[in-house]
Amino acid sequence: MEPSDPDPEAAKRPYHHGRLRDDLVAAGLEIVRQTGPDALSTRACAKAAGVSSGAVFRHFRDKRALATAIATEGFALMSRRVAAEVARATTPMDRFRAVGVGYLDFALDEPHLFRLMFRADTIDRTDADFLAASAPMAEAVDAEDGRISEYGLLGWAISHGLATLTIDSVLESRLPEDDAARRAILYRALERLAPALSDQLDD
Amino acid sequence: MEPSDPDPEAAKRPYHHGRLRDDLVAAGLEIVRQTGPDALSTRACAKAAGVSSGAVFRHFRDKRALATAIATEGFALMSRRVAAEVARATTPMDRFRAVGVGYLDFALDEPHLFRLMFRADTIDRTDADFLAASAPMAEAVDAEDGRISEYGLLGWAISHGLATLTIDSVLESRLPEDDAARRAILYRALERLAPALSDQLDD
DNA sequence: TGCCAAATGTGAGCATTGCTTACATTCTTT
DNA sequence: AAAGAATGTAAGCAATGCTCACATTTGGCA
Repeated sequence: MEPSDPDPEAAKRPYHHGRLRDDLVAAGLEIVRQTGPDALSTRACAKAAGVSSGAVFRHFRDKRALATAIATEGFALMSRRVAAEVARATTPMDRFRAVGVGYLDFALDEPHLFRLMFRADTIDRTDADFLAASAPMAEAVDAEDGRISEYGLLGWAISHGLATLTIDSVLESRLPEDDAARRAILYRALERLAPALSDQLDD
Repeated sequence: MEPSDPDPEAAKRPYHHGRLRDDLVAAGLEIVRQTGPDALSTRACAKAAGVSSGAVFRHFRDKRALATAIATEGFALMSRRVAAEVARATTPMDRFRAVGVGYLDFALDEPHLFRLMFRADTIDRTDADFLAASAPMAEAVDAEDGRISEYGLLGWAISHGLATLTIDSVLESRLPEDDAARRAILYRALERLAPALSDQLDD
C-alpha cells in the first residue's frame, strides 16, 4: 500500500521507529477490539507498526507482556468510562448504580477487550503498570481495612457476572435481541440488588 | 511384522483404536484440568491417546470442536455437582443457596475447566451436544415464558461473577489466602442476595 | 464367501506463530 | 569523533493446526 513514495507521514521511515512500543500497543488494541484476544499475534502488531517481527521483543519480554500492556490500556479506558458515569451521580445509591452501569456498558461496547482484560492466563496480573491501571477500579470496592467490603464484593460480582454472562453469550436465546431492551434488563437486575445493600448505602 | 511383544500397555494396539473419540476428549479434559485451556493442543491429545496427530481430525472438524466436546463434559460434571447440592435442600431459599454453592465450589475446584467452559471464542456454543449438556444449568434459571427470570438472572450473575472474579485472581490480595475462609466470604455474599429475592423465593 | 466402499489411522508436509540469534544502524554520551 | 547502549533486521528453529495421499480394517451386500 505504501511504495517508496513521497508520503509526508510515513515516507521517510527512519531505521529507528521512535515510539514503537506505543504503536505496538495501539495496533494490538485495535486487533483485539475488532477481532478478539485470539487474533492477537506479535507478528500482526509488528506488521501494523511497519516493523520486522523481531523488533517486538526489544520492547516486550514476550507476547504475554504485550497482551498485558493492551489490557492495561483497557483498564484505563474502563476507569474513565466508569468515572464519567459516577460523576453524574449524587446519592450513594446513585453512585452504586453508576458504577454498575458504567461497568456493564463498557463490557457490552468492548466485549473483546473486556475479555482480554480478565483472561487470567493471558496477562500478567503482577505487572506494575497493570496494577496501577486497575487500581482505581479495584479500590472502589475496598473497605477501610484494605479487604474488600461486602458491599463492594456483591456490587462487583453482579456487574461482572452480568457482563460476562452476556458477553460470552451464555444467556443468548434467553435475552432479547434488541440491544436497548437487553441493557434495560441488565440494569434492572442491578437495581434489584439495592435492597440487599440498603443498610450499607444509606449512610 | 507381528509383535506379540512384551509391552503390557501398548502391546496389542490394533490399527483401529476402538474408541478414539472418547479417549481424545478424556485426554484433553485432563490436560485442561491440570494445565489450563491454553495448554490444550490437538497433538498432545493425540499423543496421550497413542495415535498419530492427524487422527484427531477424523473425529473432530477442528480444535474448536475438540474443545467444545471437553467443555460439554465439563458441563455434565458441573450439573451433577450442582444437582447433588440441590438434592440436599428443602426450602426454596435453600435451593437457591445450594445452586450458588455448587456453582462456586465447582468453579473453585476446577478453575481451568470452568474457564474453558465459558470461553466464548474457544468453543462452539451452537453445538448440539454442548447445548444439551448445558441445558440443565440454563433451564434452572428460566421463567415460565422461556425468558430468563429476574430471580434466575441475579442468582446466576452473582454466582458467576463471584466465581470468575475469584478464579481469574482479580480480587487476589483482597481475599484471604486460606481456602476455607475465602469460600466463607463468597458464600456469605450469596446469602446477602436473599433479601433482594425474598419476594420471589417465598412462594 | 468374497469383495468393495466407508471408516479410521499414518506420515509427510505446509503455513503460521512465538521467540532467539547474529548482525546492522542509529542515538547518546563523553 | 568514538564508544557503547538502544533499537531495528533477516534468518531460522520448534511447536502447532490442519491437509493430503496412502495404508489398514471393518462391515454390508452380491
